[in-house]
Amino acid sequence: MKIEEKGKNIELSDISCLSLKETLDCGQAFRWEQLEDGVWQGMAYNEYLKLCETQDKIVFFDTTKEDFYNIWYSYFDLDRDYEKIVSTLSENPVLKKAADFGKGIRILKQEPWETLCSFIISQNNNIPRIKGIIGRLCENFGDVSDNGFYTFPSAEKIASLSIEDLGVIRSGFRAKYISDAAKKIANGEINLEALKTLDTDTARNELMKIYGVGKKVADCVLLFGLSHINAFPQDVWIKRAMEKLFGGEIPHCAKGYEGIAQQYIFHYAHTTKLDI
DNA sequence: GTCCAGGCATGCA
DNA sequence: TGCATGCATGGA
Repeated sequence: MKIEEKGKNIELSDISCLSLKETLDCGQAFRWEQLEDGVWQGMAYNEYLKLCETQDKIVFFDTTKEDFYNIWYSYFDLDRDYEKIVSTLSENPVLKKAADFGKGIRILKQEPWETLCSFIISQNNNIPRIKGIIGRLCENFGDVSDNGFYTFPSAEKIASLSIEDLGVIRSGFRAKYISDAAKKIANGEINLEALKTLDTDTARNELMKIYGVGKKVADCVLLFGLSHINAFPQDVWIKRAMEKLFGGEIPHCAKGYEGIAQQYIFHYAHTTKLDI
């Protein structure tokens, strides 16, 4: 991959295994919007970003080298060799099919609190409505930036609200879970940053101390927010796919990369509906 | 109207 | 331990 500074932009070329469409719209992040064909805007770590994808390059608009390496290089998981991982996963023919189907997917390294809050909202919910609830959460309780884009509200801000206050986001029964999570993060009872370096099982148990966080939500937070690439969230689609495609067991070649395999399988199953 | 959505807590055996 | 049920909301 080539990284060049061109004017006020950063340009990537010779890219392998990265499609904005597949990465930003595959159900791991909920705040990226497509403005026009190939052009996306969003925010992470309180930094607004607009970027564009063409056949052979990706342009990060108005981005300094400093911001690129401080935030986006890691956010888009650019230091990981996906070619190599895909070739390992391809030892299993079904996994190869799923990986080829979603070869542009990368696992985003999202902000831990935003990931936790988002996947609490995701439970027993569908993706369009998850996006709606998170959008209202940001518009009502985040700060507006100069682009008119709202930040994701901090755990401290959410912790200061009552369940009734959260009514405007129309999250239903999940409001009490969001509130409990915010309080445990804000008062330091759970330190999300510290969970990055714990082993996956211990970190999962910590997350599950939060009211409304079970194994699946915890695994999503581990995978998408805490760099535990071996976490394997099992939602309804993964369970269906595991039964139908793999006879219930994840192939051995996915060892250590379960989370990446999971995302290929999820995208394949969710998109094709497994011909149900 | 019924069913379902990137589940979880609760009660009961 | 495992299994059934209720849960808010909105689109299909």
